[in-house]
Amino acid sequence: MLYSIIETLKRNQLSITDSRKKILELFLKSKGALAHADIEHQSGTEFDRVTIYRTLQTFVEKGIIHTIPTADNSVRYALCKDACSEGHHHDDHVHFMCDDCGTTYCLDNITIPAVNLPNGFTALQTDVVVSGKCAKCN
Amino acid sequence: MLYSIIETLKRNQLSITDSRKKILELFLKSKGALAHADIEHQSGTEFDRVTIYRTLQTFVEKGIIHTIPTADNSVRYALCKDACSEGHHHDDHVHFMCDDCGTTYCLDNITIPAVNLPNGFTALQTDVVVSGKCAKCN
DNA sequence: AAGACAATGCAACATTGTTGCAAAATTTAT
DNA sequence: ATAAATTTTGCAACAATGTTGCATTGTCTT
Repeated sequence: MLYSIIETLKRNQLSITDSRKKILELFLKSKGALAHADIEHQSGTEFDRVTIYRTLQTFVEKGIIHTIPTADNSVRYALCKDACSEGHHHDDHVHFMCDDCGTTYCLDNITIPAVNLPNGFTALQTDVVVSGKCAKCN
Repeated sequence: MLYSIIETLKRNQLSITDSRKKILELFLKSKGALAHADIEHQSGTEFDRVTIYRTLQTFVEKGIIHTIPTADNSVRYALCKDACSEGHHHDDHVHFMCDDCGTTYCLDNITIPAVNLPNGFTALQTDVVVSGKCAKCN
């Protein structure tokens, strides 16, 4: 896994630093999405809060992770699929947030149904956030 | 309009106060959704920040307004249709956010397409946020 | 190994949101 | 209409979240 972490960073022309390795590792280990606070807690006092903010920002810019719009307007991040690249995210999949355990899933296999817009409106991106109970909590 | 404002407050068993009248008026005048900051600016120094927070909270609880999940995770509010009642929101419509002018629209007439979930997942609510260009900016 | 460059940590600050409590306003009862 | 009961407001204080500048440290290039 360490190999793929370093590979990912190199592929995105990012220098290999402790914080980037650690944060990327957290994403690879986590099944669901992570909030800034999750990362701050899971990495202990190892890194400065500001470093985490900047690392997340960098990862989003590079297309390594993407933000997830949530019903409660908390900011969460999840790993992008390979299709994402710098400045252009392809996160056209459904996000599911469990009301019980709070886990956020990226349902990669479910494509977003087309939405008919009124005349004059053009869509660039469509986000679908479903909330309810996940398989574990049901 | 003043009449309907007071009517709305009374119908929801809320006492008639200056801040509630003013904030409800702002929503009725506005075509799109409003963020806390919008309300703070548009009402000048008339009300305390805390009062605005509490008023918005009360309006959400009463089903007068609902929150909108946005791609940039900023909190916005919009008037509910009549179908909304205390503790139970029926905001099952598509939200559109214009990348140019920033206006957020509730597309009341467009219903949310059903989403197929994996086995074991049950949906309680589905939010759809489309971003792109609105009719004015196109 | 040294210089160029980029990332980090720290401090300071801005924004956003929450809570307790006394003062003021609204509603209810007289 | 007035007084009592109840709500709401404003203030202060605090907590959480996010941003910026800059010196120090670490990484990369040659």
